[in-house]
Amino acid sequence: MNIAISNASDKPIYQQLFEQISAQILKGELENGYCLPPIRQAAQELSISVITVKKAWEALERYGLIHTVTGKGCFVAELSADRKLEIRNEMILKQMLLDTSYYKSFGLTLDEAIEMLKKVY
Amino acid sequence: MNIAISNASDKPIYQQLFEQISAQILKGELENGYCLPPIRQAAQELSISVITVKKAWEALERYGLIHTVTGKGCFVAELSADRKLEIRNEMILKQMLLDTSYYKSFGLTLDEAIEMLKKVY
DNA sequence: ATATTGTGAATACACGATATGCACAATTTG
DNA sequence: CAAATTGTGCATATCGTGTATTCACAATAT
Repeated sequence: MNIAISNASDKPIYQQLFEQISAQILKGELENGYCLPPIRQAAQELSISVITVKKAWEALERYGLIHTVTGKGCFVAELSADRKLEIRNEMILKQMLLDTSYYKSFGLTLDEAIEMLKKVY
Repeated sequence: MNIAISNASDKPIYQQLFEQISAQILKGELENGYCLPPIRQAAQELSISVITVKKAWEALERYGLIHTVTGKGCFVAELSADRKLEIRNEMILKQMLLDTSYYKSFGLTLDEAIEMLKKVY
């Protein structure tokens, strides 16, 4: 597990965990079928609670990124590259919808948004 | 005051207030020197607490959008159109920096981001 | 059988957001 | 000057979320 948890972040720990793991899965850094570490072990390694790990794993499962088997462990789902791309874009689009509503509230136009995007990217 | 507060929103009330008022000021919908309603009255109209209004007003003051005088009230600052545009862009860029870090964590390229932006805008 | 792993419930604590009430300071108004 | 208005500050309380700890249970592997 290559995870960086920050207590300084404004995002809750389980959210950070979810985002980082899901990105790793969708980028193919974690292979299909890969067995995630047991929640107790992950919790200990990251110095966080089991519940927090569980919450992140649940979110991963809701998106179909992993499947869990009691007594065995949690495994990265068998997903095609195309399907992974779909899920990635769904996630990003969903977030972008929220982000742009903020921009729009200031009367920012699409062209202005693109200009700014180029500047910060 | 034309404000819509939603308890369903994930954003805290004072944040919603701040965003809406600042957008109105920066878009020129509230003229320079305009006197905002007394915090007690605003609180009553919106059915929220005085503290919550205060918190939003404080944020507005930190950005130089209003100035407060004890005993008199809170007034929209005297800002040129150029300065307003500057502040608006500062605010949006600041947020966009956070937003794009999320996109980048999925390996999204600038071109892909622009394409998606066009789709959702 | 025993160990491992996930699940679930109970309890507790911290923090932020929010609400209420009261007292104080500065300004305006009569 | 006195009263009303307005912003400020503090104390207290409530509520929800995030987090941690612990224990018991279920399913699987050895």
